[in-house]
Amino acid sequence: MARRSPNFFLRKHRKWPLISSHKTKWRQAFTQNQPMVSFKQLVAQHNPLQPDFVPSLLQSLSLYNLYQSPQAYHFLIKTLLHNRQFHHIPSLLHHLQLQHFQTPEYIFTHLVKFYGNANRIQDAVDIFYRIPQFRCFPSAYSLNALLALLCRSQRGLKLLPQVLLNSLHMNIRLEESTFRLLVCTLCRMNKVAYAIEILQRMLDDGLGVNDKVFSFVLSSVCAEGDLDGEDVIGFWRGLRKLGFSPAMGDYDGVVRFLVKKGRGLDAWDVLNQMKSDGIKPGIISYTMVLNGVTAEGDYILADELFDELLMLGLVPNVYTYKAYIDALCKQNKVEEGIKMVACMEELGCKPNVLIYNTLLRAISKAGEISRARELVKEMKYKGIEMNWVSYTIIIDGLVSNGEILEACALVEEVLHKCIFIKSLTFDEVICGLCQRGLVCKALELLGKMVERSISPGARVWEALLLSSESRPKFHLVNPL
DNA sequence: CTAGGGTTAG
Repeated sequence: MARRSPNFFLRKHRKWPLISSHKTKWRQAFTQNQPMVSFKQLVAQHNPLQPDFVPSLLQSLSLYNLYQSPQAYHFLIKTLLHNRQFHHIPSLLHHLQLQHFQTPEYIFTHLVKFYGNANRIQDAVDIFYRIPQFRCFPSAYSLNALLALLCRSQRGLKLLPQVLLNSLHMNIRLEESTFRLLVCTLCRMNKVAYAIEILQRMLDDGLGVNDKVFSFVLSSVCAEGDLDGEDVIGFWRGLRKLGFSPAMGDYDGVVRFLVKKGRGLDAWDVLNQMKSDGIKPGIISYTMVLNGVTAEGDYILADELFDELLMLGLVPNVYTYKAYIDALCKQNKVEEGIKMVACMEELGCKPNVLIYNTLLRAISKAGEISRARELVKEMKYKGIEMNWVSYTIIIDGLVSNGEILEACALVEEVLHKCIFIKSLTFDEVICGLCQRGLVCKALELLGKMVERSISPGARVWEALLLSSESRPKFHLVNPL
């Protein structure tokens, strides 16, 4: 949806009017910098370990007549911070406090951030409260710096309410950036309801909450793995009531979350909202919902959705076909699924191994071994490599249909190709061989298995012992 | 007008 005005981007990229020539600015900076440069050189000669360190720094300030220069103080503070001379800071600040110029706020934001990184939370809070004593009006800049560090630790979070309350007394106007910080912290702490409350406050205070903030909050909520589906649906409804106009990515984010949580029908609901909001869902939206409703067993709906996406002129991709074929197979419509493969090829979409595995699974379940063989041939013909899932499905199918030698041949193929399959599949084949009295073959396979450090399960030993009892010439030693 | 976004099973 084109919610942005056409000049949105123009504004962003428009060049600033060249009112002040930066030549003048540069010259000013240069003339100011002359004493600063000498001052900095002098400071570098001071030893921070001397007891008169700070007095001598102050002396150099007066030497270069830099008492009135915030930059000089900022430099001194930075020097102390970088040398981790925290104990010298209070006396320097005391001196700064006695000056008459307005102290720029960035000195305090810097201090707050540095204290935060040194894990001196209380120092950071203290200096923040003292800002007005330096003839400086704190704004959202220093507040955000402090809040950001408070939000980082459990200890900091405890101080947060008090800081917020005091910042109101300090006449700091809370801005969108501040709220965003708080809302995101709350989301991280799974306090979704509080996050909505804050968003509500923002709107009540006449702050425009832009959709980007909503969107950001929503995506952090959806990224929260252990949140309940119910919570997210509630949150989503809450946001919409607050006037959020989601973009396609927002709908898709919620859909993805709901599908992951096994709530395909709720995801379908969101898809419908999307349509009624005038946003055309993309192929990915449909594919996710298709997977979701299939997982919930609503195959009729799955059929409808597939028709619908075609009617909308969306082009299904291999993921979409996979989802649809899955739905067909779950309804035991394997032949229709196979027809779909021809269909997709006609439309220029190549089937992959996942598509064939879906079909093979359904066919094996139905016990149609010869049909499975045909599909394997088809795969080979089309150059689609079988992976471990394909082999597992086929081997299982062969074993349960009594085609034990063919299964054994496939296991050998797997070993030859160095494809990893689960040891359970080996076990099954070895047991099958034993049951048929093919103990030699079973032992041979067991040997290959052990050779590759794949450990057989207990049932393998049982089956081998059982058959060796009837043929005592085998002397079995458990190599483990 | 459309692409975009970015997914898959034992």
